[in-house]
Amino acid sequence: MSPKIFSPEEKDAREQEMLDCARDIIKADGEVGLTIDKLVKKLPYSKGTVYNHFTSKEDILMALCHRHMTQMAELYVRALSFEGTSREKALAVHVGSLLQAKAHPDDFMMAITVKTAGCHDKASDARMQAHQHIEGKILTPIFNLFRTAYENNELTLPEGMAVEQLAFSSWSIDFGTQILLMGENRGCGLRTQLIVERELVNSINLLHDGMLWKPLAKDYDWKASIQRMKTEVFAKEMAIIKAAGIEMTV
Amino acid sequence: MSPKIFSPEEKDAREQEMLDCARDIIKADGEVGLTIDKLVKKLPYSKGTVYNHFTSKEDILMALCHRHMTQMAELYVRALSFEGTSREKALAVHVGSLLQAKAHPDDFMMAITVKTAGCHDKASDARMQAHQHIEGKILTPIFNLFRTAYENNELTLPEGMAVEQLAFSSWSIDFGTQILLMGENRGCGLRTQLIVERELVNSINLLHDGMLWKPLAKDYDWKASIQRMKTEVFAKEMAIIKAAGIEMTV
DNA sequence: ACCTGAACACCGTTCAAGT
DNA sequence: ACCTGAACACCGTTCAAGT
Repeated sequence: MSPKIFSPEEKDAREQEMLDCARDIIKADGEVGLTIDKLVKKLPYSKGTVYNHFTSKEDILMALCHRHMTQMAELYVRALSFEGTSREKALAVHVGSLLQAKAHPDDFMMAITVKTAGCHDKASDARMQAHQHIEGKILTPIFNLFRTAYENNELTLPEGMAVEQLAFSSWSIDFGTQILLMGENRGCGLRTQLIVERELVNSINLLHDGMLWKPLAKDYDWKASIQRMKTEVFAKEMAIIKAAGIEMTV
Repeated sequence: MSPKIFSPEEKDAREQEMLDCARDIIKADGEVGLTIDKLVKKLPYSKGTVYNHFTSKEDILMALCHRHMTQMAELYVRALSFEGTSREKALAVHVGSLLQAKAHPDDFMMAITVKTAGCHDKASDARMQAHQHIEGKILTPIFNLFRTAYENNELTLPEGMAVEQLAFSSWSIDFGTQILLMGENRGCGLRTQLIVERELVNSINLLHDGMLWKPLAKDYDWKASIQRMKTEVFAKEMAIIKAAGIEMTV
């Protein structure tokens, strides 16, 4: 028999097929439930073929995270297209970030895993390069928002700080709030009274007030803005959340 | 032979011995390097005896995390004893948090692992209860600081927010900053110009300014305060950091 | 050139056998 | 009553054998 030769398109299609399967397993059995044996059993390929596409299990997780980040980049562009002040656009980014995490909790957990564990070491170099590229794609439009707001005198830059650092502050409080309140915080004592949607918005409002980003939180109806965001730019995410029956308080 | 019976003190001493050993392995080989086989080989006990003290590997990690949290509680009390305004005390808490993480990076990583993975499910119930207890011990004095500052009109509470929520905002940005910038951020593109010490202080200053916590960042010399904290309340941590040759920029 | 799956090394957990 | 370690189940990775 003449050996079959695959085109790059065929290879990529198969890779996507494998990733789809991995995603399904994680959705069903959680991240720890993802096993190469299980993956291969569900796939019309052998272990060797899977390892021909990915250098390790972590490489698979990285590739899945890569997809997730691409989705986030698209979501943030949508958030920034929200009709409103620069501060409202910034708020929209965080509301979008939260809705995405609510709609796809597994993806959010995966983003943490990839940051935490020794995934960086075990993933292929090509995969890591792709990550840097997509991270830039995510951050650049956000940096631009902060820069424009600064140039228009809508926010104040503390001495010694750059706009990138302001944007990073927002990113930190967003990520920190979601990690601390997402997932299994069932009855963890003092945290029961905290609701992720409310705390995230509160924290972002405080932080942006600290930047003197006009209008200050007390000077505009940000609750109304959020409602408008949900229908005007995040209808897709809201539909998924509603369909999944996830509670929402904001 | 008459079977040996151990007193609770002996049992606890042995448990601490096991935890010390686990801590050493993690310090040497990282968190993934911790193996029951390795642990038992280094210990004068068998696998069965280890499993008599801990329900699972995750239970061991939880117990280690428990120790770490106890240390944090003690450190925060020290931070709050810093001579200064309420805002300076709050800043001291975060400076302490950072110095602790710098001095004991493994402990910090472990705190994340425990929050991320399915540790909650596999740890024993007793262990989980102990966690709630120690978490309360950590947070209560911090809540009190915020409450006192509020009662003294040193900070402004946005309408609809409680002091606990303000404290939680600070916790979130602290945790988020450290996760995003600690560990393997080697050359990750846009993050290279970000330094964890600087960003954490900048972010906390912005957030506390948003609370209108007097004195505002621009109205006092917080850099001098930080220097004073290092010598007056965090000498121990600074010594460890210096001894380990870890770079510090603040 | 590419795929296959048996084989390997390793790891967490258990439990029948000991004392 | 408590300890022991062989045995088990499982999992990521490799690679000689195939086509």
